[in-house]
Amino acid sequence: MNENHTNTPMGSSLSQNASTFDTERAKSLRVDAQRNRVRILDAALSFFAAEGLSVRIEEIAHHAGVGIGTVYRNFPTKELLFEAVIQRYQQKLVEDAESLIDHDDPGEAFFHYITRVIEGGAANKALKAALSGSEIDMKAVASGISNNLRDVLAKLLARAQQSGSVRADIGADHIKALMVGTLLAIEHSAGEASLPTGIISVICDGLRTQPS
Amino acid sequence: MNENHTNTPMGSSLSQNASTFDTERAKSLRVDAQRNRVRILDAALSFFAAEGLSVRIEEIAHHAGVGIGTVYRNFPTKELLFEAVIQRYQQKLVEDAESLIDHDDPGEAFFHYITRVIEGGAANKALKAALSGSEIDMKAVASGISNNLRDVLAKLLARAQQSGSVRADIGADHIKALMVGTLLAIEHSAGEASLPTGIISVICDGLRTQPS
DNA sequence: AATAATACGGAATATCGATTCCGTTTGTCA
DNA sequence: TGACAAACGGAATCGATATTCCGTATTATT
Repeated sequence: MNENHTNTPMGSSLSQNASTFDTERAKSLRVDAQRNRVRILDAALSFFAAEGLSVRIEEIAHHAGVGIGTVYRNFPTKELLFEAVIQRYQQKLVEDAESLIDHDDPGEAFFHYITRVIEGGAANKALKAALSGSEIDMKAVASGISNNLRDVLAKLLARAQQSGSVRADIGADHIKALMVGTLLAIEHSAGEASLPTGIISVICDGLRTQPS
Repeated sequence: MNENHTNTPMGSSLSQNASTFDTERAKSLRVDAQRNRVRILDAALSFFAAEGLSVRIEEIAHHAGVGIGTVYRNFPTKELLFEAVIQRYQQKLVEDAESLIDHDDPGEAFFHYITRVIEGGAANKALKAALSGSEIDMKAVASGISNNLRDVLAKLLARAQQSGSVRADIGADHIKALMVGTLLAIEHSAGEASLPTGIISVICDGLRTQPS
C-alpha cells in the first residue's frame, strides 16, 4: 500500500525516519487535514498520558473532534500513533537535557535533571509505558528513546561523576532504569502526595558519592 | 449462583476470606478435582510469573493437563485465578518477613529482606503485575497485598530505624513503593546482568542513615 | 455392580476493540 | 463557480479471548 513501511527489525534509525516522514508529509496536506492531524496528536497525548495505551482509538478520535477513519488515515495503527506521541515527548526530554550540559555545577545539573524528568513524568502514563516498554510490543519506540536519551544522560552523568558528586560505579543504563523504576514507584504510591518527594530523595542520596 | 461472592468494595478482609474459602472448599472436592485444582494453580503460577496477565486461560489449562471448563469451574474468572495465585506468593513473602522480625541485627534483617524480595521477584511478572496493579483492575489483590505486606514491612522498618541503620524520614509506604519501582526498574534493564546489583545498591544506600 | 452425584473437555457463544471500506463532504484550482 | 482530488465519518468487518453450556466420563456410595 504505502511506501514508507520498511518495518525494519532493528529500530535504531526508526525514530529519525518517522519524524522526518511526519514532517515532510504534513506540508502536502490540505489545511483541514493538517489541523486535524495536530488535534489528533494533542488528544492522543492527553489520553495516552492519562490512561496509558488502553484508551480506545474511538475515544481519541472523538476528543479530537474527528472520525475514527481520520485517525487511521494519519496513523495506520494505534501503535504508530503512540510512537508519534512519544517521539514528541522524547524530543522535549532530550532538549531539556542538552540545555543542562553546560551548567556550571555538573552535580546540580544532573540531579536537577533526573528530578525534573521524574516529577514531570509522574503523571504521564504514556511516558511510563514507553519507558518501561510494557504493554504492546514497541521495540522501535523503546530503542528510539533508549538511544537518544541514553546519550544525553551519559553526558550529564559523566560530568557529574567527574566533579565527584555522583558515585562512579554506575552507568547511564543504571540511571535510565532507576528513572523508570522511580516513575513507576511514584505511580504506585498514588494518593500520598508526600511519597514522591521521599522516594526521589532516597534515589538521589543513593546516587551521591558515598562517604566511606 | 455461588454464595461466597460478597464482592466487598474494600479489600481489607478479602485476602483472608478468599484463602479461607479456597481451603475449606477444597476439602469437599472429589479427589481428582482436588488434584486438578492444584495443578491449575501451579500452571497458572508459572505462566503468570513468566508472561504476566496476558497468558490465555487455554494455555494454563493445557499446561495443567485439564480442559478450559475445569479451570473455570475452580476459578470463575481469570481475575480470580490470578488473585489465588498472588495470594500464595503474598503468603510466602509475609512469612518470610515474619521470620526475620526477631533477627539480632534489625538493619541487616531489613536490607536482607528487601534485597531478597526484589531479587526473587525480578523474574516474576505476576508479582510485578500484582504489585504495580497495572493491567486488569484488581483493587482487591492490590490492597490485599498492601495490607499484609505493609504490616510486616512496617515492623521490620521500625526496628531498623530504631537501631539507627535506616533513615528516619521514610515510612513503610515509601519502602513498598520503592520495592515496586526497583522490581520494575530491573525488569526494564533486562539484558545487562550487572545492572540489578547496582540498582539495589543505590536504593539501599539511599535508605541508609545519612552521614550529614 | 449399579446408581447418583461430581467433574470433565472443549465446541459454541459473547464481547470488545482495532482496522477496513465506501458513500459523502470539503478544499483547491482553473 | 464547477469539477476533481483529498479528506471525512462511522457502520461493518475481523480477530482474539474470555466465558458458557451440555453431553460424556469419573468418582463416590449403596
